[in-house]
Amino acid sequence: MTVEKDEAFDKAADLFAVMSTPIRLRIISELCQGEKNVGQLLENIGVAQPNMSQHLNILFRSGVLGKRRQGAQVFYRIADDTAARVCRTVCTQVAIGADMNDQLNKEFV
Amino acid sequence: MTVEKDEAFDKAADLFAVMSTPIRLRIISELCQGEKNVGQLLENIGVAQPNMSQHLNILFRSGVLGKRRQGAQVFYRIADDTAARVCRTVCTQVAIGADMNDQLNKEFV
DNA sequence: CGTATATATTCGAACATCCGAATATACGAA
DNA sequence: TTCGTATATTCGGATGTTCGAATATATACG
Repeated sequence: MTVEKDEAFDKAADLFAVMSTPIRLRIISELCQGEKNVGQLLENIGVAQPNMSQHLNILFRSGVLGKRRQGAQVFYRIADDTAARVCRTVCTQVAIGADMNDQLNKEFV
Repeated sequence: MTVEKDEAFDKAADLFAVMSTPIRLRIISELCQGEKNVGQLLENIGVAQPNMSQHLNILFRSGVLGKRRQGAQVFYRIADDTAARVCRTVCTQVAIGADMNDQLNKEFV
């Protein structure tokens, strides 16, 4: 019972780590609009190509993204809808002033 | 428009980073049952006391937790319900075999 | 006051992460 | 095969994170 829980925490922590950089969140956000190849992602996200490749690989290995080769190009897509949903939820929640109440709520020591 | 989005990605990435270690997810999980002091958290989570204190401080500074001093003890509680919800969602999703389809979905190159 | 308990802080080492630069591989076209 | 484009990999340094150990602070009690 605690074992499965611990495993869940481990896996969840790994997923959160994957989503802990703005660039990877941008990539996920872009791909929520549909499949894109690396060049298209590079147009919209300000990051060097090898760097992009590394981030894509991290997202792919973690299962968040899938990929498909078509000629010389590689198209990436969302493979884990849960991750994408969580990403979208948190980003919008954070974009809204979800912190206003926290100012009061945080500490009343 | 892209500016606010970028800020949202930055903040969201920070939040994900805060939730990217199993210990901190365990702490959040414990506190979802209600307010607890450090000693109580130490009983249930296998981590050294100074280490616990550091993790609690990270969670506090990020706004996920609030705290309250009562005598010699300090009680922590969830201060950001969104974070707790996201934590719970992902942990349960991950605990269920949310990866079964991924095996097929991931790559068909 | 001094002592005990509860919690926090500091320091350093081990380890991981991110990036830029250089290079490598894969594919299509000629 | 050679060339050009698309993408991936490797390496190094800078930076950050986590932990254990030691120490510091805060509060309650005699």
